[in-house]
Amino acid sequence: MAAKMRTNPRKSAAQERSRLTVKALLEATARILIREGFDKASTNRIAEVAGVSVGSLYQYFPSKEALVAALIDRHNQEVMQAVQGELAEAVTLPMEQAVRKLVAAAVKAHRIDPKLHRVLAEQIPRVGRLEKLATFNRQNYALFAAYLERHRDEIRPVDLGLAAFVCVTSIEALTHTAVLHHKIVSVEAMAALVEETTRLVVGYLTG
Amino acid sequence: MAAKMRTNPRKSAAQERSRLTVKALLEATARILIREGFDKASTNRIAEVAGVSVGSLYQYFPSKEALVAALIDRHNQEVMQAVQGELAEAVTLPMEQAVRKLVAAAVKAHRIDPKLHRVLAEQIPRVGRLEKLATFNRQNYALFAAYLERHRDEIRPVDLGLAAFVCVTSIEALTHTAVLHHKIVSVEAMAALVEETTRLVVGYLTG
Amino acid sequence: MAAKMRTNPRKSAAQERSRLTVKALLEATARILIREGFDKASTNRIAEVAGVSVGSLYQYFPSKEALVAALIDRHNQEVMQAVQGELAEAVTLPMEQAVRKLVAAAVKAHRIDPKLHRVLAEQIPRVGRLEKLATFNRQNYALFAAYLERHRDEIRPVDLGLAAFVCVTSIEALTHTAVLHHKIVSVEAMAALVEETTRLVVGYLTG
Amino acid sequence: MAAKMRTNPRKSAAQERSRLTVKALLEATARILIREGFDKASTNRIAEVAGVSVGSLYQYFPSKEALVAALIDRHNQEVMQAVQGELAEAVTLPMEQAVRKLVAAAVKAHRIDPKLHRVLAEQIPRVGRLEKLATFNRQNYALFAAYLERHRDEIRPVDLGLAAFVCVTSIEALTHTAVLHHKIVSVEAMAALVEETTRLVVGYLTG
DNA sequence: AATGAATGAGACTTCATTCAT
DNA sequence: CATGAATGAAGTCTCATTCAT
Repeated sequence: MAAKMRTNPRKSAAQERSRLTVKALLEATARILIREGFDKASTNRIAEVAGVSVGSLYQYFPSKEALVAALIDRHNQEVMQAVQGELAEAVTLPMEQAVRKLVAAAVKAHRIDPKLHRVLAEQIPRVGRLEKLATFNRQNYALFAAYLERHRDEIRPVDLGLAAFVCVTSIEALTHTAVLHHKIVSVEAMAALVEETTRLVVGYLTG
Repeated sequence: MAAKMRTNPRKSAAQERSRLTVKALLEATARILIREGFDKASTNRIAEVAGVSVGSLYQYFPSKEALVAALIDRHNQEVMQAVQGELAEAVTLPMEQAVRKLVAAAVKAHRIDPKLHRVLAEQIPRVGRLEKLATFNRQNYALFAAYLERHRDEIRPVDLGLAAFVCVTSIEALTHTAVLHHKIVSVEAMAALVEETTRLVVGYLTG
Repeated sequence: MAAKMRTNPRKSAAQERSRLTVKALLEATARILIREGFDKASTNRIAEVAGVSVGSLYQYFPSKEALVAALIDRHNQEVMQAVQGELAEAVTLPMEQAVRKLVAAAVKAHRIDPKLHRVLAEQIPRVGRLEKLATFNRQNYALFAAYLERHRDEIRPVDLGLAAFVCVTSIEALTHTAVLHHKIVSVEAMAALVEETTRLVVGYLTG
Repeated sequence: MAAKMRTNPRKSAAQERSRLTVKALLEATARILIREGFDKASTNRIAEVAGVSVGSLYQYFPSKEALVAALIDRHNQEVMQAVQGELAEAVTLPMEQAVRKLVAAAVKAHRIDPKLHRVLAEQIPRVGRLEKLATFNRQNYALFAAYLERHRDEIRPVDLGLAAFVCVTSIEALTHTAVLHHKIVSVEAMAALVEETTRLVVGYLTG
């Protein structure tokens, strides 16, 4: 009964407040991770930067790891959303254009928030997100293998699974390293990287 | 005077003992890192497993990071030693054979102590070894670029630096991921990976 | 005015709801105390199990201690109510039958909700109920002393206060330990205990 | 080798220091428990009062509970040692004197450090020492039953186990309550209690 | 009155490092 | 040099209680 009497506005108000708190916590975590590193990211510090109490942090995240994991998941989703559309288009393009689009999308993905991306990538093993990452990668292999399947006539005969692994891993490694470690920012450098990577992959597939 | 005369043999004995202690500490660190993870690798535990006192640990390593860094360096050296000979040979080989040898060497490097390799790779950022790794990588790029320079007539015209980055990064990523994450062990699977990687790189270079 | 006229029924309804909430809270507390122990009995958890909000808990009980104290008091009252009638009868019986009735009543008291009884007994010091318990015991001593006074001719000459302490304490200890720690449940074992306790006390008084 | 070289004095010195630290911790715990109660006995406070660091506390006790449990065990041992001699003598005495000695010993046991005894008794359930206490009690029952067995001709026919339970529980309860709750201290009051308790038990046994 | 998000003091515990012996 | 007891800052997390809605 009491439940039924709960007015909608009240409920929304509470939910809104919760949502804001969670958001503030995630953003504070990202901020600290980027600017000061994992070691400085104590739960008290995160709460302080988020402008809430430690208690609130633990109301929403059962542990520090859960918080970082949630941040990883959120960043992953943002990356996905930003990239998915372009990948859908790629399906219908001829080989070279498709690969170029794919590589460009990978670059774009790494450029959404490079510092955060890098710091999170480093924390993945510590936060028990390796398995999730593995799943994510397997999906990527499968998607690319499916693309290859549809374009079999354009490529030389290969083990699609193996080929997908080779291509996806190379693209990921090249864009990741270039953007996050070599901090390539100039438009030309970027374009060159995309071109070379595309050539690498297309050359490999059409052999 | 007499004292001085006995110095040499004594010193050697002491040096020998020191060497053993250092070795025990590094091995204990590796063991714990592999079997129990970074979080369990406290200095007290490491000393215990090494069979020495914490005090002795600090006699030889000024900090925990220094210890892990030393382990990383030692592993790196082992990898180098195991691989260097083969790489030297590669220099004189024609493109495809050279690349194949290089890829095989990379696989070999990752197979020396895969679990340790992986754990160390994950701890590199935490231990402030990123810069050293960067240097290491730059050397690899340079070496490969030098090789390309010598074999310029066998490849299409390219920016050697960029090409070296593309090739080295791809080889490293493919062997690292295959060996450490996909845990490929069968001889055939390994051979297939080497072949595909070789084809990827050679295709890219000779285009 | 009209409002005032509706006051009574409304008030009753409100009072009824209050009573239910209080009851739910006390029962939730008892449940958690029994099943999960004092440490798990946080106010938030109690409120949750009671199906109300923490805020409501503090509407009715100013502190956690007050809540547990109220539970202790309620349990005490239940015990009293269940036993009082029999004790009243005992007053008029001859010594041995009176004592036997008293002992049986004590057993009955401990069997009302043994787990709760035990848990509460253990929490009494923590909740600042020792004084109340002392008062309660003093009353028991006094009641029993009064009984002895009325039956002085049946017993040997004694310090009634001391005798009352000896008898009441022994009866309480024997029934408490037997029921709550040795978990005696069989009818025969119980009967034997009642007989022996009766003999102990009667022998002491008439001895 | 290194172990063998450890000089004795050094070893003892270390051991002595350890022993002192442990002792200081136990005494600090007792002090705080008595003067300020369990709630004030935080590990940091205990360490502070003991004049050592929290770290040292955890070097010797894995948790706060372990510390209190150790204190309980130590107090128990002290009580045992103080009482055992007298009990040994009691075995050869005739019934009444034996029981009187037993009761006196129980009083003595509770008077060793009454406040501590009481506070520890209250913490037994919280610290998971109930089972140990149960074992301890069972031993007492058995010892007393054995005594009864040897003096069977002086007592009426009874179930020795049951009789032992009745006697031991009563003696314990009467001395415990009298000393710790009623804080009887005068010599006469104490003597009276011993006499009455003795009479209670002897009367019961000889019926 | 009811709700439940928020609070924050403070509890427990760990661990890199020091230092007397 | 080795030892290992001692240190104590700092981190994680809990929970009784408050208060805006």
